Amino acid sequence: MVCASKVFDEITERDVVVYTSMITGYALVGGHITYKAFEFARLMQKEGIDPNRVTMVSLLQAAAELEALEEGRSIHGYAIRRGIGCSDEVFETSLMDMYIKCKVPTMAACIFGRMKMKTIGSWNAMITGYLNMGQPLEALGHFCKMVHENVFPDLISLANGILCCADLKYLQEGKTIQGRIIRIGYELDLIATTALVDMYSKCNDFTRARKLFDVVEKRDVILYNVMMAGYLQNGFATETVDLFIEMVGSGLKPNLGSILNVLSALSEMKNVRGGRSVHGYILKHEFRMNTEVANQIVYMYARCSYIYDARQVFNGIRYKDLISWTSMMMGYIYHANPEEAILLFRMMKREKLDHDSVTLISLLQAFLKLGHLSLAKEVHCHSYRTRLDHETLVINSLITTYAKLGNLNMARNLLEHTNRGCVTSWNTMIAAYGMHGNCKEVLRLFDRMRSEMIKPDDMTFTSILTACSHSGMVEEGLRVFNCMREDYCIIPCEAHYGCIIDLLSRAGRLEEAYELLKLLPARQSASAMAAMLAASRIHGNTELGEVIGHWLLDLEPESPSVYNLVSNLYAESGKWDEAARTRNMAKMRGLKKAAGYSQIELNPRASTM
DNA sequence: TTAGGGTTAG
Repeated sequence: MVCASKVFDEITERDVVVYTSMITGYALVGGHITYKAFEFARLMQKEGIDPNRVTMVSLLQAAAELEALEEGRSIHGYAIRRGIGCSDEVFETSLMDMYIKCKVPTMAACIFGRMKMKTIGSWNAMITGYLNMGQPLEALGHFCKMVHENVFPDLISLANGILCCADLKYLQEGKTIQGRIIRIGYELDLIATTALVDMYSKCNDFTRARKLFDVVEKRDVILYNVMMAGYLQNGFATETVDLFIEMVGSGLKPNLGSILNVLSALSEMKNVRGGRSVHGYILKHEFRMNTEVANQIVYMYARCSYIYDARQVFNGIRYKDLISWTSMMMGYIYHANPEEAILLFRMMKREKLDHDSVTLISLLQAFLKLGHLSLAKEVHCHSYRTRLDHETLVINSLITTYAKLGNLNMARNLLEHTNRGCVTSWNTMIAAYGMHGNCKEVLRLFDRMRSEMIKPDDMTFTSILTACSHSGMVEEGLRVFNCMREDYCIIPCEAHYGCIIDLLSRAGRLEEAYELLKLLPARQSASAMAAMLAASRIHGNTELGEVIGHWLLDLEPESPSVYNLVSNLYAESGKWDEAARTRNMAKMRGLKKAAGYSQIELNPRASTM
């Protein structure tokens, strides 16, 4: 645009085409600089040159880019007064797009409704408009209406349809649209492929997403970002980072999305070294450190237990948003400083920032850690006032908080009267009864679930099996374990096997537990091994205990509790030298078991809300 | 010289 400006300055007699070229240029550039398009329009007006429809379309595009509603409205008004753009589908589509980007969908819908010739472009503008406003159902509705009216779709509209399905997690419908692309014979371009990769990863068909990604020869940053997000959603943090490294290695410059993805993955992995490198990369490459990026860095440091660094970055954020405050609060809660989290909440309120359900849940966790039942009740009342009391996450968090603070009746009331249709709330209540050792109530609740036709998921079974093993209800536990596969087609995972191994070994059925243990992959059975080791000691089976102890020491050489368990086993059987040797090994490695503590509510501070 | 398509946190 610099060269274009120079040429423009050299022209002495400027006409509408010259001005329009400059305006179009700035409208296409995007970003903040787009405002220059309006400067040229004013200059043009001063010289007494009238804009034509091309000028108007470009100005509308600039207004859309800058989300400048007032400018957009005045262009609309001018067009009506001068009779420009009537029955012109390109102009009307630009007008619709401007209203959509300025978040006035009603005006856009009104213009769209009155359009005599609805072109494929105008349909697409409406569909993407709703998608960008976070209304995928409305967007899909328009897509279906378009198909119903026999408008022949182009690749853009089909890709839009796929994006609707991605946001709604409608796998079957997405596949149907993909089938239509194949039937028509469109060749997938980069953007349509990206939409498909996004749809498949959001619908948990990760293998298919990766296959599509692999066949693309010339990938761009967005395709990489979508694939990285797919890895993240499917729990593959290491692979996300590998893909980021591959992308940078291939010469592509990461953008905001890539940075957010890789930081999120490093937080999952608690990899502070990697996190610091990315932080350094951002500073070194003068990447714009906006609130979004800073929030993710705060979260990364907090997850990696580097709370001081997290606070430093947090303090440096100029425009802190809700996520900045919540991330920092969560950091303090993870790291045993709930008081500071509550203090931050108060500071946030002083800044007149409104909280949402996630902030409220964090606050509940802080009160839970401090054992403040009365303040937790206050949060509950507040959730009524702010209408957050119907959100599943809030309800489940309240159920857990009440249960952990000893008020099981309140917890049960919440389940019965607010969220009876939601499996996660049942799971929370089942886990709560399990926590209190009330296995009979756990099993009764499971029966109720069946009679109310609530389909249990894998978490339901983990909680039930844990409760059974802690209460010694072996037969019941085995019965539930067997019905998982038979009645609900849920294949038991490591967690379930771990529970059953724990259940059997606590009951002294060590041989059966050992047989099951051998079925598990070593890496994922550490907790089951620890349970068996403890049980071997209690039931006096030192021989088996020693075998498992050695496996466990190989598997988790940095865990102080493993050394404790093994040394206690030796001590119990009179092998004092071995016991001392094991303790020494832990000492040499500088491992020390953290002391446990309990807390009771004494004098909660004054109201926080 | 003119319109419509892909990723994004707690």
